[in-house]
Amino acid sequence: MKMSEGVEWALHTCLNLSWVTDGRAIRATTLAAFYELPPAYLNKQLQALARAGIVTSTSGPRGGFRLARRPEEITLLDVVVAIEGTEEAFRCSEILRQGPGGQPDVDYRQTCVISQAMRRAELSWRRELAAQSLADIKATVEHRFPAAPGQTRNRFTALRG
Amino acid sequence: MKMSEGVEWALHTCLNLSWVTDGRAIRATTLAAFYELPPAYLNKQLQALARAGIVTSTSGPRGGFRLARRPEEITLLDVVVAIEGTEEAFRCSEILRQGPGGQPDVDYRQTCVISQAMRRAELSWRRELAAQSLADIKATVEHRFPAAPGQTRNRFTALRG
DNA sequence: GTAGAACTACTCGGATAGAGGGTGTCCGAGTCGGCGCGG
DNA sequence: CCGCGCCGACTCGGACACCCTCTATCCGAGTAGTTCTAC
Repeated sequence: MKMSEGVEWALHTCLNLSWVTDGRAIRATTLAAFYELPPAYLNKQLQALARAGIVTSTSGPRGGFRLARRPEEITLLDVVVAIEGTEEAFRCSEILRQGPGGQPDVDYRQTCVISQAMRRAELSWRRELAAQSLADIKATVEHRFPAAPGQTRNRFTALRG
Repeated sequence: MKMSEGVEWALHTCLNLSWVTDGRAIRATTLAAFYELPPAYLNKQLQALARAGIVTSTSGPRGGFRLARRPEEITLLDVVVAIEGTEEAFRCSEILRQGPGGQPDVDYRQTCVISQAMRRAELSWRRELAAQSLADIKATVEHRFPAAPGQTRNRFTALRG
């Protein structure tokens, strides 16, 4: 059970975008050069973020990506779901139906105790992710590393050429 | 990010094994026939459980698997880790090192705020899994479906021939 | 000088190959139970 | 009748193919800026 590496990229990229104060868009190539990531592949992840309504994309010259909403309204869960999909990690395949006393018309996703326990754990995970917004991350980083926003903006302008 | 299907099989199998009151071992073929699972592949999962010390295996005639400890001392996390491995889903690849102001000698797994947030969520998931023991599941099932243990034992003896 | 239109270069977007891990299967090593033989 | 040794079959254990998802890449569609021309 491993998470796509794109989640990490997407989270860091969203954080970087949150420091772009003026309304300009940042293109995928620039965002990728930030961490020496493969540009085309990061672009793919950004497309997923755009489909999820987390960023907006603009084509053509001076185009690129920018956050679609305020950082307060973007949770970590939003980003994870945008990249990984909405499906949960533990998928109950209802094997109880094949066991003794298995009923064809029972929804074992609801009645199976093991499925419930696994879902409860995963719900706890999701709740924790939903409780953290991009603004929280941003504030923590700015508190611990006050130079980060400025460095990020400088790098963006330097890479623009 | 999807969990191996073997986790579901392992959990149900451990639960079934918990209903074997006498000390006899159940072979993989019988355990697989219980839910019409591929026997050889379930055997592979049972090997993982054996390596993790959750079940003990016996070779030869009348051999098979039995629980290595009491159900109270087997948590859901134990089973999940035995099948999925100890590595966490979100693996911080420390991409901050490539960014502006990246230090070669800093452990970004510890300092990166995003990594911390993701780890916190995953810890919550693990904690929830560790809080549920196989005995808890067993008790809940026996309370809701009192016929389950008897059915399971009957099926085991029926499949033994 | 200004407005319009065409052109050009730039950026995203989806369609297209390659690699790694999960899925599934098979056969061999080791072991336990049973059977036969001898005392 | 009882004990011992051999034999045989049975079960786990690890080594071997297959497939799907993640990773990575490329080229085309669409767009905004620019430039040129005509009024």
